[in-house]
Amino acid sequence: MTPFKEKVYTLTRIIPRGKVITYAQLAALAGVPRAARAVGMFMKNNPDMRSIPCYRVVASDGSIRGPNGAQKRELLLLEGVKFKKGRVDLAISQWQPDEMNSIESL
DNA sequence: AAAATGACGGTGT
DNA sequence: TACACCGCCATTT
Repeated sequence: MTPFKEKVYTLTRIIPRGKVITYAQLAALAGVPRAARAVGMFMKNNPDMRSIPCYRVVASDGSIRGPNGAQKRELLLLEGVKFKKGRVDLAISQWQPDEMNSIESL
């Protein structure tokens, strides 16, 4: 486990119910603004869906990626996340971490 | 050490 | 909205 990867997972764990975050946003919060793609890999190799809610991580346009996208969508719907034209309505559901939740407080 | 990978993202058509 | 391109990047091979 590298520090970067750990930060990403830690952040993923604190995403509130009913909210989502984008790969790029996650990368930035973890300290590497342009590593969205790498973050995608971390989610793919997610060791445990139960402890790390990777289904709350979506693409920048609100679309759901990954082979298990159907399941992710389902879980999000259960949490009350709003969808618009087949995508997550980021305007409403995107998580905006405040200072208390920022990486600095980890 | 070097090349390949992929659950990205922005841009242009 | 949908697709094709192409640059990016940490991690894996």
